[in-house]
Amino acid sequence: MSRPSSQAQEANPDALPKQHRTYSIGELARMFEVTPRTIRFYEQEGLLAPTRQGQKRIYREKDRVRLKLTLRGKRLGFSLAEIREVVEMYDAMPDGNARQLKRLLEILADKRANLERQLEDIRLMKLEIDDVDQRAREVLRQLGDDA
Amino acid sequence: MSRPSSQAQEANPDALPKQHRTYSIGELARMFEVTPRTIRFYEQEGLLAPTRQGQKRIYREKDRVRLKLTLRGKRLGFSLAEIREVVEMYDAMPDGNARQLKRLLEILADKRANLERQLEDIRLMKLEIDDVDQRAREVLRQLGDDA
DNA sequence: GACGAGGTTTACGTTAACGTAAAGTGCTTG
DNA sequence: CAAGCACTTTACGTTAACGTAAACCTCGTC
Repeated sequence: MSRPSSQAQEANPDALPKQHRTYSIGELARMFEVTPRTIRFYEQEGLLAPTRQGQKRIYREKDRVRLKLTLRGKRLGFSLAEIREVVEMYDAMPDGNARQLKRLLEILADKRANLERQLEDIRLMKLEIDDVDQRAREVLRQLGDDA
Repeated sequence: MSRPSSQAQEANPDALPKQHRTYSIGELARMFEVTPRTIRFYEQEGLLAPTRQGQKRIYREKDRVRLKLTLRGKRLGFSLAEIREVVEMYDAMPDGNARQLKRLLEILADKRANLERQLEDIRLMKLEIDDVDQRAREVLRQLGDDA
């Protein structure tokens, strides 16, 4: 248990400013339950751009957030290409020209519409799941009351 | 505008009992904006089971509903395998044994949890879209007031 | 009876999103 | 210094969900 002033980080993640923390690829992989391969692949696809220390990738808060958003997008069925489209424009925003910005607004409106449809889909699917559930329980009841 | 008593169906879909209507593969394809290939593929994957008239596929209401549900599931990111799992159990329900029914209830609970997570994901993603949208509009404003 | 519009089967091609394996680099620890 | 661990690159493999093409049937119609 000797740790005078070494840089052992992973033990207590909340112990430091959190804003200037860095992560290794393995750390991130464990945090989000994906493989390092997946993270490297996302980089190759232009969704992440970690810096290097020698040849090792160094991830900052910004990268972690991006990964989080990417995975969220994936869970909602967006393709990596779609996600990248937004991410790239977001990055280019500060000095983006008006055309690009308007295009970005279009994309955002599009995504929003998409989300609305998903909300409706979820609502409908819940109703049907309820229905199937009901029927299943009824059949179970008639098979004997030890449900 | 001659239509004495012929069987011209597609023109006015709501004109007949609707319950005993049948559909060709092309009709369904147009209704849902998919290709016939997709519909055949779903059959091959055990998601549809149309009857035949000669060698042509005949789809009934039941099949149409299934296709609708399948596509909805897809929009929510479920794989065809997952969708089939529910569909098959639903079909086997009337005479399904207790183990199967309980398994079905498990799957349903699982799907429900999945939907809940998606709801949360959508909520969060909407917030971020709003955020990006805001920023984009601000930058646009500063570039000149002709947004 | 040629033909065009729909349908059919068979089969190979394609894309996205990684998995997996091989071979090498660099630290630190017994 | 050998071993082990975490990381790296390169490259080929895999799966799901269709697309696409070819070659055939079967109507109603001109």
